[in-house]
Amino acid sequence: MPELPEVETVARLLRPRVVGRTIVGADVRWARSVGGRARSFAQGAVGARIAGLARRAKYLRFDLMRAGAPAGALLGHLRMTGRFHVEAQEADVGPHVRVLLSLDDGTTLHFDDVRKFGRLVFVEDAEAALADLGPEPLETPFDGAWLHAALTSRRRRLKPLLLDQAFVAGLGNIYVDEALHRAGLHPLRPSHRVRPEEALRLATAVRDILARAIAREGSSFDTFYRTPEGRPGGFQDEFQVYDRAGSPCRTCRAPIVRIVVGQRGTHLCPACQPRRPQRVSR
DNA sequence: AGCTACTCCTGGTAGC
DNA sequence: TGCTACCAGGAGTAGC
Repeated sequence: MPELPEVETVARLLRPRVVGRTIVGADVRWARSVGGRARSFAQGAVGARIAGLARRAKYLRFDLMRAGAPAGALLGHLRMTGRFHVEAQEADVGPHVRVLLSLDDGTTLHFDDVRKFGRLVFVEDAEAALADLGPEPLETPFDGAWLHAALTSRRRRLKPLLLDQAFVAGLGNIYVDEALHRAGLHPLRPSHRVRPEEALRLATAVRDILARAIAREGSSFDTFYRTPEGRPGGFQDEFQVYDRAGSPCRTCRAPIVRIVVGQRGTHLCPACQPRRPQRVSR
């Protein structure tokens, strides 16, 4: 599941290969991957120059220009199994490639997506398309004080709230489980009962884990996900709870437990993450 | 407001 | 070995 660190890794590796290039052709092999209308996608993309590539939440935003003027954007979302990679024109096209964009230097940008959940769509106004996203967890105003105020203004369980992209942008199943464990918070804790020091622990955990994962080029959770260079990320070696059900907690040795929260597999240490806050002594 | 269920998809794998 | 059934899940949507 590509989350913020994986998408950031993709953006960094892809940027030098596509920025400044002009799209000279589009080959849509699965219409739903571009939003369902292959022709309008091609009209938006072909002839435009890629002026920049940014990450926002789990989206890749390819900003387009025509004749020196802004001309919309391509928004990419990898969802479960999406991958972007740039290949030589004559390179073989894999069986799961959904969209091909030919670039003016003779290379081709491949959007590959086994499960077809990912998207690469053309939008006239990227700002509007991304307007409902919450703040980036590695940028202001996200910190302990902001998080405490935001958590206590809602009445939701911590895990679904942290997965809500309108609340905080970029977290997914893996990093939420890891951050809650690091902060010692149970995924079912009601958000409005989180205390300031717990919110600070959680904000710090989120930022530290994301920064560490970016440094390791993300996580490779299964055989699907690779960076655009084909490398696996390295952060999965540092998972404390994700996909470790039955294994001992690396902190306290208690067995990691898997529960289901909002139809999502959720991993936690029952000893390190009690459902009710520990009484504070002194 | 917040919850659950459902949809989209297919490779991997558990169970027989 | 070969088959089937089920599982993983991000985001959007519907219904309560």
